[in-house]
Amino acid sequence: MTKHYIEDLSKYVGEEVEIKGWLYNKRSSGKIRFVILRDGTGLAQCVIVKNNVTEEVFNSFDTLTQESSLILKGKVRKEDRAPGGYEIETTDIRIVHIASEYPITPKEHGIEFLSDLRHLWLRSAKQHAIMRVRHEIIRSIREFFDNRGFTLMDAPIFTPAACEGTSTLFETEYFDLGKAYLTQSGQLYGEAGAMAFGKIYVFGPTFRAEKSKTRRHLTEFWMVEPEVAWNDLNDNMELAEDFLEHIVTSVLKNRSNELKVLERNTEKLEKVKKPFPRVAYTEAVEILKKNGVDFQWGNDFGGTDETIISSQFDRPVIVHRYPTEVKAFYMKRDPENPKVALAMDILAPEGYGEIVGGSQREDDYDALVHRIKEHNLPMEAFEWFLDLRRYGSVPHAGFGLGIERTVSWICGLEHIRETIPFPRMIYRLTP
RNA sequence: UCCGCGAUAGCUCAAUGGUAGAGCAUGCGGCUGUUAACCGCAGGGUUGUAGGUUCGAGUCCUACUCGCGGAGCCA
Repeated sequence: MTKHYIEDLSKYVGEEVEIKGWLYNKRSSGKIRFVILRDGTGLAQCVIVKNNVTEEVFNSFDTLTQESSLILKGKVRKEDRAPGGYEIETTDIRIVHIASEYPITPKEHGIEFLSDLRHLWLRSAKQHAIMRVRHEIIRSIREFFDNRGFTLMDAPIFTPAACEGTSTLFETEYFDLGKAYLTQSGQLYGEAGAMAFGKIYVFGPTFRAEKSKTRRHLTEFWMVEPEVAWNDLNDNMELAEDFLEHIVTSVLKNRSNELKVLERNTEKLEKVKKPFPRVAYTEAVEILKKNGVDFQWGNDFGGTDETIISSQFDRPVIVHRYPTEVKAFYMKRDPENPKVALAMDILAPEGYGEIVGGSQREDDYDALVHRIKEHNLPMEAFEWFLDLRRYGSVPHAGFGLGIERTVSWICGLEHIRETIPFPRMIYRLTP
């Protein structure tokens, strides 16, 4: 027998199907009863009419508790009164397991309660929709790079030193070799990859031990980081533009049902088409001043600053050429103005903040050595990295995209903790 | 680390310093088109912890613990 899934119900109108799933909710009106069945692909309303089934099947309804697992057989029909437009007229129910009293009831719950029950919360419709959008985002990211001849190159998670020297790192003992740190970016390794393969992308988890406690922060989050040999800042911005447009287009095309569940305003996502507006840091500072912010040239933008800048535009905005001081040591200075780096960030619309950070890299040996010293970084740890400038150095550029912030923006969520199956935050390590 | 808010039934929340309640969930009963169904009945409490003020504290005061939001830092 072919396997039937709820997301395919429209293909089976008039046919008998067998759905294996869990009871999401149930309602009764005496001799007609409704089971909302969940199978991982969607929800289906199954109607049980007393005269159409055996007494045993009809009465089994009474024993079913929320999240009990069962195998249900019935005939599919179009039914406007059913959520989703299709309904299963039940002919048989086989109970697999009667669930204990399920803690997540179909009413409101607090965030602490739900977070403690994250392993069960993932079954809820909204969380289910978010995870499916997350998957589509990741799928479309791989598709984008794979179709353009990029090689996937995984970077290590244990690293010997800070890669940017700014953020706080998680530290762990590493046998007889002293301390190891959990990576905060795969970028330096990505640069080695770009020199070997030309075009690569690193895709993996990254870790920040910052004591940030906001709706935009996790201690463990995923980043995708393309790095391309021979690309300059402009090439980098164009790549990022194409990339974001591809992701948003894919979600709109393949996950429209999920966006509907999330009540996402898709009109705003439809506008995410290149070219994106590009403003130099110095122009962005002017925008802030015009909006009454007392902002000093040379500082980095805060969350509220980013929101003001991005609210001027109807699509993601690229801010480029930041002051050298606020950016990482490996970013190349602008030959036309050494006060700024050839860096670029992309700010998502609707106040979702920085989702992309990137730059053209410093490819000159002497300049890079100088920057490492300037930042007080341990030179020994970067000897291998300097080799990339000793043996056939070329201009190159890349960027990093934070997956969870992207999911948060595309889904229109209040908090980043719902964008990853099991969030890790400063005060949460479980479940 | 700093600033602000909060903790009462399994869950979400009420309760002038004076008898701790409601909705949901659970159990029992009713209903042939329900949409977080609805209607009736029932069980369910060391009011976060430790002190203090008071004739009397869920309520006022102090400390602590935990949680939430934000700042800084960052993707």
